[in-house]
Amino acid sequence: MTGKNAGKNAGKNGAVRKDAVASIIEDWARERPELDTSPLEVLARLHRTFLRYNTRLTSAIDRHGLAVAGFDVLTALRRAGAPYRLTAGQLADSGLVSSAGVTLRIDRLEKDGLIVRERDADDRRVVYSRLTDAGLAKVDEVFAEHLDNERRMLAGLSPAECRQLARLLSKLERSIEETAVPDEG
Amino acid sequence: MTGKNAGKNAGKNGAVRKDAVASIIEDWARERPELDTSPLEVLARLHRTFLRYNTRLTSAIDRHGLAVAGFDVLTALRRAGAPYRLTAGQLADSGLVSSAGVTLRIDRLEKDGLIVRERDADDRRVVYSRLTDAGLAKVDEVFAEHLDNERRMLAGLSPAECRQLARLLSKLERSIEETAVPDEG
DNA sequence: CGAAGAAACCTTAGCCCTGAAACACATACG
DNA sequence: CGTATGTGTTTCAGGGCTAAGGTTTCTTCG
Repeated sequence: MTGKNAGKNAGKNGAVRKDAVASIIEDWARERPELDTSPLEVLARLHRTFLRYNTRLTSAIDRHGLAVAGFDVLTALRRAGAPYRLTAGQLADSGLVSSAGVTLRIDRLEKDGLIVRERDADDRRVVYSRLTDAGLAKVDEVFAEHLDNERRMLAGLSPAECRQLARLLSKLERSIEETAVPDEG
Repeated sequence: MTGKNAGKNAGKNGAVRKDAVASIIEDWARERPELDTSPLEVLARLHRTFLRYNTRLTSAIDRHGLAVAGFDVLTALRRAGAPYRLTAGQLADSGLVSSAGVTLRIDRLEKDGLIVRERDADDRRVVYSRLTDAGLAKVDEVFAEHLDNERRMLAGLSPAECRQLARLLSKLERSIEETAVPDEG
């Protein structure tokens, strides 16, 4: 279902070639000219770019018999350092996912022997997830390849463009977060 | 707070405050200092920013009794112009989703009376989805509010920053697309 | 014509996510 | 010390997505 490889290098001098979002914006200008659709320039591109990134990511991780959701948990545990242990709540925060989602992710990883659950002795509500030796080996193997895969995806941007894009995305994340309604009312 | 390499983003006006991804990169530098994690500067921020965007988007659309997946189909039909009709294949391409996914989206929208399926008379394999009057009214209502919501999310960025971000995201999408392996690798 | 192959869509099986409610445990307070 | 309330995790119900395979319908060509 991937698009056919259309002609490349149509533009020069860094000119921006028309992309799918530009066409979408043109469509709206024709159909509903009274609307200001400029937010789509950023956010529709964010959406589409993420979908493409996610497709690539999923198939790369999948080759190692992992799902992105599980990989996300394994990397959070790995970068926490020895003894590679976090509570379900910490994992939920770090992955921007609900606590229900974390339970399911952990279920699957435990079934595969990559992590173990351990109850806290002091506060028996708390459940830690800890990397097993197999989980540690797996994440160290897959993460290095993951970085290589990401490097390839960024090949079309210069280092300066990457820095700029990183800065702007960070600012956008903060803007989205700060303009969220805190609660109902 | 080990202040080893942390001084990088201190100090100037418009300085970038440390965000979650910066912490993640510091973690990796401590745990696996031999890896070059610079791709995360861009792509982990892309991932997290999208997740936050998607959460906001979902709750806004949900207030109208719609799912993002369905809204996506409705807008594709709306901006195609009268008679607001596209094939399942066209909808799959436009939404970057599999044809199976489109079938499910269409099922739900048809059940809600927002679209109708129509078989092509000439080629009876083809199934069009067409907006009903209710669907047209719904999408015109929700889309305008959607744009306002997106405008709020972008409030923290200047117009110049938005233009720059749009350009860089477009370039990134193309880079990801072009570096994809055409087939099994 | 009629069978092979291609194309468009649908079905199935499997995994993933969320919000709300349930459950287990901790803590505060009268 | 025992109920009320809060916190951390799990369960449940309801969707959503994909890959792979199935069905129906064209198209091609002997």
